[in-house]
Amino acid sequence: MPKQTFFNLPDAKRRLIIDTALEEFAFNTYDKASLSQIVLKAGIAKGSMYQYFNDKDELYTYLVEYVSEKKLSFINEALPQLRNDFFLLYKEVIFVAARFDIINPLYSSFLYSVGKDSHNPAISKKIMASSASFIEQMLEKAYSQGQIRKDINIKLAAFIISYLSVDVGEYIGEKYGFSYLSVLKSKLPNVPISDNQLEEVLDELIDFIKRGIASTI
Amino acid sequence: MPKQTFFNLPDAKRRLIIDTALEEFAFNTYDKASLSQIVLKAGIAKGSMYQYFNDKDELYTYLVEYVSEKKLSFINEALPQLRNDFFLLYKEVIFVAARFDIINPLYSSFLYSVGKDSHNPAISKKIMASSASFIEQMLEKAYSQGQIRKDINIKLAAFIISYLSVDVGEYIGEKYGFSYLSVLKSKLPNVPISDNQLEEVLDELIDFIKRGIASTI
DNA sequence: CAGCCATATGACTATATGGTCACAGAAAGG
DNA sequence: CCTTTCTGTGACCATATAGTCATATGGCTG
Repeated sequence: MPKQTFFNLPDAKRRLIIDTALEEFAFNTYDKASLSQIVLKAGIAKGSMYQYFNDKDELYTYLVEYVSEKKLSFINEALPQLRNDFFLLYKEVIFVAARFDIINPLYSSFLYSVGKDSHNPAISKKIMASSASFIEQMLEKAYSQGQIRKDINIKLAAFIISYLSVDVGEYIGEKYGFSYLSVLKSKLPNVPISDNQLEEVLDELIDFIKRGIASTI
Repeated sequence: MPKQTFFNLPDAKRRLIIDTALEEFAFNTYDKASLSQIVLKAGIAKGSMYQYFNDKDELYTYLVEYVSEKKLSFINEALPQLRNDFFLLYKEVIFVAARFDIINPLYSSFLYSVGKDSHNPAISKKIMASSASFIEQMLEKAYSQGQIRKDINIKLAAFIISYLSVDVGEYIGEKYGFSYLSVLKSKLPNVPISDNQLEEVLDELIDFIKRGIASTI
C-alpha cells in the first residue's frame, strides 16, 4: 500500500504519476522499467517518489491493483442484466472486457505486460486464478441447468476458457495487424478495431468452445 | 551465431557453459539473468565468454535455437508412423512434446521462461507462429478429408490449439501441484507425473477441442 | 628452440540502478 | 512571529551490470 502522502496529493499530480509509471511498465519489463525515468518524465524528484511508495515493488503492485479495479468496475457497470445462457453471458463479459482494452490502451498494455512478466509469478498466477474461478462459477450454474455436457471436467473447461479469453487478444492483434504497444506508442486514443470485427472473432471463438471442431457426420 | 571458438571447445566444456546459462535464464528474466553469475558458476573467465559470443543477446538466441532444435528432433524421432486421424495425430504430437518436457526440466523451464519473457517479443512470437502454422497444416489436411466441420475458421482453430497446447502445461502443473522451476530447483531428474496422468488430461483436452462443451440435447 | 596462433584471463571501465538523507520550503496554528 | 509538521528535493551511495583489453598461456610447426 502506498503511503498516506500519496493519497494527499492533488488528483492531477497523482494521476500524472500513475500514468507515467504505467507507461514505463507497459513498455518495459519490471526489471528494465526505471524509477529514474519515471520521475524524470513525471517531473518530480526521486525522493518524492519514496515519500509515496516504500519501494519499486510497492509501486508496481499498487498499479496492478489500481488498473484491475478500473477494469473490474468497468465490466460490472457495462454489463447488462444477467443472461441465463452461459454462452451469451460469456460473450457479453468478454465483449465488455475487450471493449475496455480497446478504449484504454494504456491500461491494457500494462495489464498485458503484467501477465507476461515473470518477475513476480505470483501476481500473474493470481490474476489468472481469479479469472478462472469466475468462469468456473458461471460454468457450474450452466452445468446445473443442463447447458453443459455431463461428462465435462468443469475445472479444466474453466481453465481453458479463461486462458483463451486472454490469448484471443493476441489473435485479434495479429489478424488486424496491430499491437497494443504500437497503438500506445502512436498516441492514438484507442485501438483501431470496430465492434463488428470484435464480435465476429468472438462468435467464432464461442462456437469453438461450444461445439468443437470435429465434423459430426 | 556464436563464434567458431565456441565450437572448437571440448564437448564437456561447451555443454557445461550451455547448461549453466540455460539454468540462469530459466530462473531469471533476460534482464536479470547475469553473465557474471553464469561465468562464475561455470568456472570460466568473463573474457572467455566474449571469445564465444559477441554479446548477451547472441548467447540467449543461440540457447533458444539449441533447445528448440533438441525438442524438435526429439519429437520427430519419437513420433511413430503418421496417423490419418487429426485428433489421434495431435494427441501423439503433444504427448511426445510433453514427454520431452517431463524428461528435460532444464530445457522445458528454459523454453517456458522464453515464452513468457517480453524482453524480445519477436522471439516468443516466432515460436508461437511456427507452432500455429504446423498445426494449421495438420488441420488443413484433416479438413480436406472431412474430419473438420466445414464452417470452421482454420486459422483461428490452429491458433487456439497451439496456445492451448502451451497452456495445458500450466494446468497440469496446477493440478498435480508442481512447477517446472521447482522441479529444477529440487534437482530431480524429471517431472513427477506418470504417462497415465498425462494421457488423462490430454484426452480431456482433445475431447474439448473435438466436441466443445455444450450439451447437445 | 623460436615463432606463431588460438585461446584464456580477470582487473577495469562506463554506466545505470534502487534507494537514502540532510536539508529546504511551505502551510498551519498558537 | 515563531514552532511544528508535512512535503519536496537532488546530490549522493552502494552495488551490479555488460562489455573491453592488455597480457598470459600453451600447444603446434618448421
